[in-house]
Amino acid sequence: MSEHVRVRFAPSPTGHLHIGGARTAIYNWAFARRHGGTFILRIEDTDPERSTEENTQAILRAMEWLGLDYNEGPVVGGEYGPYFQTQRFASYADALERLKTAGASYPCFCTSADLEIKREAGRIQGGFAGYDRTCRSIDADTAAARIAAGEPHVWRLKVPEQRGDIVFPDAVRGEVSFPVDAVDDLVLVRTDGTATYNFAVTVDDVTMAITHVIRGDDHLSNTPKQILIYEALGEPVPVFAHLSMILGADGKRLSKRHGATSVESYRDQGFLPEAVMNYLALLGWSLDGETTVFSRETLAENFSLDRVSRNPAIFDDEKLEWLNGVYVREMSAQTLVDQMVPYLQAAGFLSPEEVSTRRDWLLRLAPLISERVKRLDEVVPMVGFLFADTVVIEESALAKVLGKEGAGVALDACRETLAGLSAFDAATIEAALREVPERVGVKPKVVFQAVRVAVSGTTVSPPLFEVLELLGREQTLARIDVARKYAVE
RNA sequence: GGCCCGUUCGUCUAGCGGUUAGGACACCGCCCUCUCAAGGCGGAGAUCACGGGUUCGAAUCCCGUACGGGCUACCA
Repeated sequence: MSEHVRVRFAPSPTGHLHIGGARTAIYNWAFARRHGGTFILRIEDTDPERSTEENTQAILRAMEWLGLDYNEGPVVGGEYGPYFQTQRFASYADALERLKTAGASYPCFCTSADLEIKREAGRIQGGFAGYDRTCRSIDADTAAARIAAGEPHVWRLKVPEQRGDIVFPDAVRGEVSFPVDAVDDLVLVRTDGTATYNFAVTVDDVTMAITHVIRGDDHLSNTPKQILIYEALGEPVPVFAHLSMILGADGKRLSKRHGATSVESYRDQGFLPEAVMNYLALLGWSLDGETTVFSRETLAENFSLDRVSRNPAIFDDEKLEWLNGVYVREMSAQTLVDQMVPYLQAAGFLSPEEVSTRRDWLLRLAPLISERVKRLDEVVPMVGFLFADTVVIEESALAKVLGKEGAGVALDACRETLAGLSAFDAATIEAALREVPERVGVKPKVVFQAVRVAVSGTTVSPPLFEVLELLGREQTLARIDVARKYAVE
């Protein structure tokens, strides 16, 4: 690629950044980075009904969280701004003027009601449901007079009659072709003077010198219309690349019905940006068919459109969770503590002061949970017992463990052993407790499970000896005393 | 209705004329083990949507059919 690559991600702030949009953003970002190009963020806020400032802010936050840094866009600015569509109206008016003088656009005075009837008629006959080009034949003087008289009108694109089929190479789909006569004399500018979507995007892409348009599959059918606009404007047509949809587990297009699909909701559930990025990159693109875990740097160095898959992909939460677990395990204790603290605080386990005063303690906790957690929010139920004053013993644990023969003597022996220890660290605890089973003649499994249940209330917990150390002697002994009452001899 | 796109294990994918159709998640079993994980080893799972061609040979190329999706707005 000899030209300087300029790509853009153009979300509309009618909602939060969702998973599908994020993947489009990632591919654009990766493509730009791979080619040393420019990645642009443009906010398509021309739908006043549904666009909100809050959504714009949420999109910017999500982009930042994912680490999708853009070279041009809101906040950072750039030479091709502004980066909000609502601030680019002048360029649409300008482009319309160019089309008018080139004779590539004409005013249309048909009313919505007229059009509705024409559409129906066309559909019944040949299947063509486009505009029948009635107003094309109005001569220039008449049109000018009617406009001067204040008659409401739109401006349509005059699709060239001599034009052959519209064929373009799609970077992911290969050659795509549309018959010209399937393209309407589409409306460029509405009665109220605002630009329609297809007109606005292509003018924006032209004026921002976009070289590659990487976007969702749903725009594939819009592409011939846009190509015609580029041609009418006499501007070079960019390379198009259409990405297939992301579907929910039911094979239907991913939507709110599938639960939380916004990027920020994944963040809140304790997914890491690296994992989300990796997973989304993998959902429709492959490095080599073998590698599933790779860094954003690897993605940026190796991304290519010809390895993007053409078929729609079903979003698999389980694989994302697995991948997130991979990244959690790779984290240092320091990082993991930073990451899990917000969840512990939200659960009321830690006061703001304790975040720093108990830092060392948290650093000892981190390695115990790192290989047991997939989502960060899982730490809350996993370690809750460490922060509680008393423990509620699960009913099933009561029967399965404390009800077992030997549980009582085992607890007695452990209590006594632990009480007499000179130090209360995991290694010392382990060495001492390892001798208990043989001494009291109870299976190791029964002994350790009894202590685990006493201390955590459940049959599942992080490694026992480390847990006792973190709990401290006083709490450990107190909990054993309570559990002892429920244990059989 | 018309036009366009898609179809390889349950899921994500590799494959780009000759492979025992490979990998990953999930699943099952074994090992490790104080529980759960993590890890190691192994297993099951794909008549490559279907039907025709082309070819010595097709998951790979061509044509149909079916199914799914998109566009067909003075929405984006």
